[in-house]
Amino acid sequence: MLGEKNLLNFLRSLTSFSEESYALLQPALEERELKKNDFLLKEGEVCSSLFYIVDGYCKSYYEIDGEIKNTGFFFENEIATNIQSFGSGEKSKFNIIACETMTVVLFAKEKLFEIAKQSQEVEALGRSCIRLYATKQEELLTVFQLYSAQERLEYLENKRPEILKRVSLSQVASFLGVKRETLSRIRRRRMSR
Amino acid sequence: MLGEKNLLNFLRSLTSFSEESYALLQPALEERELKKNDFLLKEGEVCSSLFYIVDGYCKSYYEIDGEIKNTGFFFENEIATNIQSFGSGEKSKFNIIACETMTVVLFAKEKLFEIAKQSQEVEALGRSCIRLYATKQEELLTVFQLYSAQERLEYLENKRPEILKRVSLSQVASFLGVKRETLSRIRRRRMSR
DNA sequence: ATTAACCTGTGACTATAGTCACATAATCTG
DNA sequence: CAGATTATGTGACTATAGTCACAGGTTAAT
Repeated sequence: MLGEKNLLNFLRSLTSFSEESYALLQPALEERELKKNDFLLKEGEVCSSLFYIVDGYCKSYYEIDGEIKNTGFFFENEIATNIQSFGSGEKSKFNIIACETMTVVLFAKEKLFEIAKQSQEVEALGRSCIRLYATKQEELLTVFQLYSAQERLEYLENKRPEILKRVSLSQVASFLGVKRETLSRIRRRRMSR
Repeated sequence: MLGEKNLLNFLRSLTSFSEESYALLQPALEERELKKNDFLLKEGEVCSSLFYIVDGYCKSYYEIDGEIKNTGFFFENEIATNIQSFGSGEKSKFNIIACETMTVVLFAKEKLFEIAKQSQEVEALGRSCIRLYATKQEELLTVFQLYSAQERLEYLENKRPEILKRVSLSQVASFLGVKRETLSRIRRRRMSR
């Protein structure tokens, strides 16, 4: 499989994970190619997969009164999903869409749960995924609760430089919760200092 | 124990939970009284407990350049903790402090983990707690990513009315990320419509 | 009951961000 | 490569939020 080596390394970065567990996991996995603007998840659907990203990137967003508000970007070697919908079986409130051609490895929920019942390691992996996701979301929440637009940009520069390298200014502005004109002016102010 | 009935009901609202599991859980539990301004958790400490709130309420906050920024309020029949620190063993970046006299039931991490190894139900409870917490944090994140100050106030009115009933305007303002003067003016604007 | 501490509302001014309009630059597509 | 589309930068103006100052109200403690 294309992303095999990376995927095993990624899983091992979360929790101890043996070759045997990896073999056990195979039936839950499926490699998939996506074109730009293909949906990984649509609002109103139930999220029944985790997507491990082998290549390309995607974003999560809400559409409110016709306006698109980005809420996250997901790159190579990360998991994209909606944990709330995945965990609870409720409908997703947001979309996830490919921003480029992508290669992903899909973890099918039902099969994953079956395997977790048989394997302590796969079960622990699930918990680690949730905890990792919750930690990231919590960090992002404090960024929005505590920081101004300019400080939020600085957070991206320091902690998520990948976003600024690969995502257009207007898309980043939507993510940071400011208008693109404002973000452009913040950058200008910072240049002149 | 004072909060016994409520606690069992609370646990059962998360996951199926038998009397036997509850008995098994007892050694991890400790009831504790707190006075106003007692700390449940201090910045720099590792969070080694979950606090189930029997009576009273508390808040989580950061102190940045001498200014206090509230990030959450926790009331009766809820769990207060820092999942990130509790899960990872890292130092907490924020404080949790009693806003009134409180009665809490403390879940000791080490003992809880021991018991979880022996009991499927206790283990499932742990996962439910994390998922519930992650879901709440994610919802709050979207409120801050998507909504204006006025819309954030409306979110509190609709989804978290308890906060507005029991917490002072200036404390709520700090939580919503606006100055108390601004929140006062938003309220006035809304009154006159 | 009286002082002190805290909370709330409001005016006047400043600072920051949004809106609208337009010019130019970069990228995509046939 | 040419036209179309998308992205960015900027000016002028408006709207929203922050700052500072102060007054009156509420609450708590001795």
